[in-house]
Amino acid sequence: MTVRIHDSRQQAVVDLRPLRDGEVSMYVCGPTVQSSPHVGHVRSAVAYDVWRRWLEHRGHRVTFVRNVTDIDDKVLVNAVDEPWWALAYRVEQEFAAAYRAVGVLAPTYEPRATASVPEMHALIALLVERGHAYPALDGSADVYFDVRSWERYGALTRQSIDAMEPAADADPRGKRDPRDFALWKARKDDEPADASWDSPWGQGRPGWHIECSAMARRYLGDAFDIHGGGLDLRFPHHENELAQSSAAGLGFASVWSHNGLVHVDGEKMSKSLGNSILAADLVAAVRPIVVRYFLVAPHYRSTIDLRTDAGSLAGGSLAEAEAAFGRIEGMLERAARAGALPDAAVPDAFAAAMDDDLSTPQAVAVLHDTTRAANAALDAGDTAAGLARAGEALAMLRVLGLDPHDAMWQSGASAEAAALDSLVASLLAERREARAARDFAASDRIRDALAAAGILVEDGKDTTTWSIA
RNA sequence: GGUGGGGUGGCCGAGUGGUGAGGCAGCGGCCUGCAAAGCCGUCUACGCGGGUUCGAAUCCCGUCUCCACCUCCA
Repeated sequence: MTVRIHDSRQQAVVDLRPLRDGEVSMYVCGPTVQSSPHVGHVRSAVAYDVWRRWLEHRGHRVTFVRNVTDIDDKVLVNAVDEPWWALAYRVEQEFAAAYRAVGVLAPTYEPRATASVPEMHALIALLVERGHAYPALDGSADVYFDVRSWERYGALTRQSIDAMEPAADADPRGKRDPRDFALWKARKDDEPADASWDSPWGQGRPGWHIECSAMARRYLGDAFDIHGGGLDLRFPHHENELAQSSAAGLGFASVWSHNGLVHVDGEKMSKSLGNSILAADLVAAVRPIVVRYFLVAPHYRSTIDLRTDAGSLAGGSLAEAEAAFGRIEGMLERAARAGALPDAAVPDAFAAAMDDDLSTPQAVAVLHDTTRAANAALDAGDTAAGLARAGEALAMLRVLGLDPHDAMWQSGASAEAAALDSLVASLLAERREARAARDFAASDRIRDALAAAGILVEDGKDTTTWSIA
């Protein structure tokens, strides 16, 4: 079956028709490394990570590029106590850690903007040559894209130039039209010398949009399959990318995909509201795999509202996610105690949902149905059926990047864990003897003591399990 | 003003014409020494007003309302 994907340009879900059979090329806009990653960044990365995993599951070889914008106005502004490149690298590592924490696979290529300046120059020169870009009229080294010269400008977001709100506070400088955007920005006197590069138009640095066009071309070719990014990048960033690449004569992206944003308690996250949830705080509040489950369960194009419990991340949405995902994990553990989980294919209903524009809500519903079926079979003593269902659940979890036993979730077995394991085991042995002797007072005393230490004891039919609550 | 996306049960979150996905929470039951977990059952829906249809959350008209983006130096 064909994978279907929503294309923002056509405003429709379309069949994905890769340019080369068996291969899919994806370019996803990565972060501007100016400040720490927040939940919105992580959400976007997870969304395209799931896309990538599903496409690979469907047999495509995926070339996945996610850039790092390491030179930008905000990078320069935020670098107060350190060189701009030190800030950029430090933040880039924070992003890498955040992505890794929630199981986002490393991209095939992860280019930094500063490493592709010559490619940007080539693209800008091509645009100037074709009459779609011009050096600033004020004699600075700025180079602008001429939006009036490109009749299809606004195609991605269906806006006409004349209907666009005039940018009242925009400094027109040497622009022909206030809506023209910078491809190359002249170095300003107060900017560090090492933040500028020579160019045919003078010293300066890249405009925001040109980097992505240049890097996508460099790593994926003049035309590629999917361009992804956050919904907030649709305009102006992606509109401008589309305009400049098309005007340069490149095929560029076949499909434009945008993931929804994350709100907190019903409000947009923003620095002025002071409600930004940093990735680091998120994975400190709940287990990273639960964060991923929370981000994967809703559809990737819908807004996710992260509800806190009076500001506490451990309550609200994430607590619900913990409960829901914990049930699946509990089933897997229970099944594993009953026998080895067979390798299984994902159920057809799951595959159909994923094929349909990555409908993870329905796919996750299949996962829950399967979990219930596995538990029911195990309750009924039908171990074979229970293990079969558990195997299917595991197959689904693997595709979603949610296999609890995957090495990426292991924080590393510690000496403390081993010591705890041994202590609890000996207490449970004592309790087992007390129960056998029907000394329930002693038995409950042990269970209560463990509970006071945050350890939940659960008696199964033949076995007793424990977990840290 | 322009462009786009929403308003579904206590909460979250799917669903574009036909016996009300899924999750969280609640209630009842089974199981259990008691629990917990699990299973079974169960209560709350489709912003509002019209219309089309045998039948609408789903289509049409109107209306209210929320949100995002509208050029980087915000």
